[in-house]
Amino acid sequence: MNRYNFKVVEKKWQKFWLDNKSFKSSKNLSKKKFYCLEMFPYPSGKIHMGHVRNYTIGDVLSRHKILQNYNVLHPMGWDSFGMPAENAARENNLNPKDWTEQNISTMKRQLQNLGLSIDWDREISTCSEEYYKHQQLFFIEMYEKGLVYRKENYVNWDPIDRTVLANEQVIDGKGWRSGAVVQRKKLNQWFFNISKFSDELLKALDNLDMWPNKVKVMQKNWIGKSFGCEVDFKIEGNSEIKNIKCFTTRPDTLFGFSFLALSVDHPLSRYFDKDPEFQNFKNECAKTGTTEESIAQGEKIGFKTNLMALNPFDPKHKAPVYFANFVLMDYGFGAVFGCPGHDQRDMDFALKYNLDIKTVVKPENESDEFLVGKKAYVDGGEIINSKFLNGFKVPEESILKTIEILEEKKLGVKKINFRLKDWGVSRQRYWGCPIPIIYDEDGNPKTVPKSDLPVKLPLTIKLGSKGNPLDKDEAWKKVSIDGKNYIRETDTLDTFVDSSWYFLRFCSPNNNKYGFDYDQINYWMPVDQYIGGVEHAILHLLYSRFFMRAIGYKNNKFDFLEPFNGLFTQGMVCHQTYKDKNGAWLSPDQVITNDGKLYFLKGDTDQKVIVGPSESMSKSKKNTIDPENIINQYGADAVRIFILSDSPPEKDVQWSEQGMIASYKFLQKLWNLHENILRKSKEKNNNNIVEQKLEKFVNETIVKFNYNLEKFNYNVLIASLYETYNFLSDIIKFEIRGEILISNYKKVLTIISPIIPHFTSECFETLKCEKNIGWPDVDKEKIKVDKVNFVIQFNGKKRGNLITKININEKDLLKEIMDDSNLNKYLKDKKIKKSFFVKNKLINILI
RNA sequence: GGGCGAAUGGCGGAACUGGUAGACGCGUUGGACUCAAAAUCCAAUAGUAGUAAUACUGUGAGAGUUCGAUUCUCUCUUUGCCCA
Repeated sequence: MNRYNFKVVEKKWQKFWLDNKSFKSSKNLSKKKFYCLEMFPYPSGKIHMGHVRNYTIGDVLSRHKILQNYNVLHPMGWDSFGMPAENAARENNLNPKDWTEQNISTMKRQLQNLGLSIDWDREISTCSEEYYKHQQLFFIEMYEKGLVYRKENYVNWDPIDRTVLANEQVIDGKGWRSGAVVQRKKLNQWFFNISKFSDELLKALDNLDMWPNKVKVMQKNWIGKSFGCEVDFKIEGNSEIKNIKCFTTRPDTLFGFSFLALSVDHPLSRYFDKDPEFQNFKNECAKTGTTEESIAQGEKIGFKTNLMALNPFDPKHKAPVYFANFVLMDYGFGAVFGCPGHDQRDMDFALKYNLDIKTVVKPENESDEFLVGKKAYVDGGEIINSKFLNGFKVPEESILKTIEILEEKKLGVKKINFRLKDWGVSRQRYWGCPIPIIYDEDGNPKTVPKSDLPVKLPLTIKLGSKGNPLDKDEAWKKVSIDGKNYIRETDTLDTFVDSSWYFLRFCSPNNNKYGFDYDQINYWMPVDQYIGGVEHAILHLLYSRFFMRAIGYKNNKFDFLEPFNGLFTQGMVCHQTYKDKNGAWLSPDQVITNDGKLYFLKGDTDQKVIVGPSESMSKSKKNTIDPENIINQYGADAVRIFILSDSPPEKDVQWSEQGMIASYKFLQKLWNLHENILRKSKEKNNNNIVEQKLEKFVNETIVKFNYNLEKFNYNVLIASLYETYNFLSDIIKFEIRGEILISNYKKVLTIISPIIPHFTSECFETLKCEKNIGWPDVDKEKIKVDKVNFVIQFNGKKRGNLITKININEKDLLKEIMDDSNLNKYLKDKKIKKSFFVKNKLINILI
């Protein structure tokens, strides 16, 4: 018996697939298509286990669809602009381009070692001029359509990376990459007008049936449509300031009003700028980040003005005006009224500054004397202490009815507010797509003439110090057009822009003139199945959805609107964490164990290792496993089996060396089985019962595979792979005709080939037969049985099984039960009160 | 605090629209082979009682609907993720 040599076999097939361009998609656009896309990687250096999982899931799907005779598009590319390249280049005195290209070539080789069914002819890289030049044209087109604008804005400034961060890049008030405490800084920025599409992006979510619900909910919350009203407060105590406009979602609590809070960026702040105390206060506020999270968690502080605001419903009811750090200028009008009784944030503020706390909502079962304590009452109930609002049910009628009254009295206007802000795309970074804008001598921006595109990134650049190198490259910055001098925009685009349309580029990656061909994208798009990490559930997906609408805006050439028809978000790959006695992280290969319970330091078995919880693999915790080592050791097919086997793909999976070894051993067993089957292939003796059993099993397995493939139950798929092995190795012990065995075996090899493609290709070759027999149909005749196993219950308890003929009726079944010595004892001296009969399955007899 | 999930043997996890709970894998135990070990193969493996057939208990806790609930409803506990 030969051992299965994965090293030889896998290399051989990988070469074959590449040489023959086996996964090149067909140009025949009349064929039914399937676009299978995994989120493309950032070329950080090496692939990690998360990639292995992501791309294995996609590959199983893609190969399955190929066998089902779809024209499959399964491309791969590189999200290759971004800060790590620039940082790495700085640290090692390299060129970011060289660093990136080196990483791409390493990772490409690693992906090819996984045996992925990629059409490598469509490979793209976002940092190549061939890619970003089209992006610059999109930018200009969007500018022309009024979807791009420039404004001065407070930004999250990362003092270490010296760059602007998006809100979502700020975690706990710190930069997501550098960990530095984020500051507020005012800069001129370019913005995409994503908020123009807020309502549409929200509504269209309802039609995305093949998206996980949780992702849709997350996007819904992110867009954050709130329904409220703007209210005008009259102001006392100042000759210039007559009134302040507020936005509120709770106008029904107006009688609980006890202060008005303004953002420090509110236009009225100019009246206070001379006051040094106000300046101090502003500086304090600058220390808090601009994220909602940091505001919610941070201490609420305020600056009291001499102004008094009047309740629009009751001018005798006055309350002080504060500037407060928890009010954002870009929410509503940068002004809110505080009702401490029914909003916890307002409550915190009121307690700190000793302000009135009025109760204007009571729970349903409480009396009108109900009073809130130090905890705001935010649930529903009924309005009290509010004159003509009293008695309104909260919230179902109170808000709407109050707005009606406000509108009637011309004190306010109904308004819809979105949480989604416009997308700031400027980054003070070198390694990104240059923004195709130039400024004349007066500083007025205009777009670079289309004929002058692309604006190329200069490739020789000094990265020595901090800050943006483009800004220091005087030669690059200066440009002369038609005899006039201009200065280039030195900011580059957020890399989320690069990934907002790459799925379009894959459809026609060689189009030199434009980012895509309409006939190609209208054939291939939308992506039928998009697969990636849930960490991109909000931004990348939302930006891509926006981008489609932006380039499709005032353009009727698109047959589709949503880029991703199906979405699947896979879980992370986790591993135990280890620390030494000093609390320093240890990597798995520094650690040794004999029994899986006690762990010691390798080379020093007196030193116990502290085993921490299993967490997602990360370099900082050193709990990573390098896929390349694992593939070299066990082979790609074995890795593919393991990465799919232990958990459902949408949940986290725990890396286990033992599980990995089991998959490896399984392939060897499967190879032995294969050789045994080959040996039996000439056999002429037949045994009808065995053959029927085989055909029944194989067809049932096809049914199972079909079901579990469709549902992404890939872990169950692996279980049926094991079951198939167990069954086949059992059945070949019996007499069976070779041709029957082989024809069924081919079906088995076909359906398992998406999981272990190298192995099955080799099997097909040794069978000396046409490889692609196509995805097998289920032969329902073969699954039919004439006997069924009935479950017999008495009073709901299972008391036995009865094998009997199929489609037996209740009466005959009862007769058989009476005749069965194991079962009739339960009926002795008893009367059947009632029985429940489930055809071909079960009977429950009540006695 | 709000929203959305999850909870099943020692472990990861199966169970189609309510119908045999624990598939499959890991681990563990016993056995075969071996001078021995590894590898491989065979068998057992939810718990309790029993030599056994078998019986009882069991899907986070408690109630409910039902002939029958891991599955549906309600309450609670723990936990994950997202938003605050």
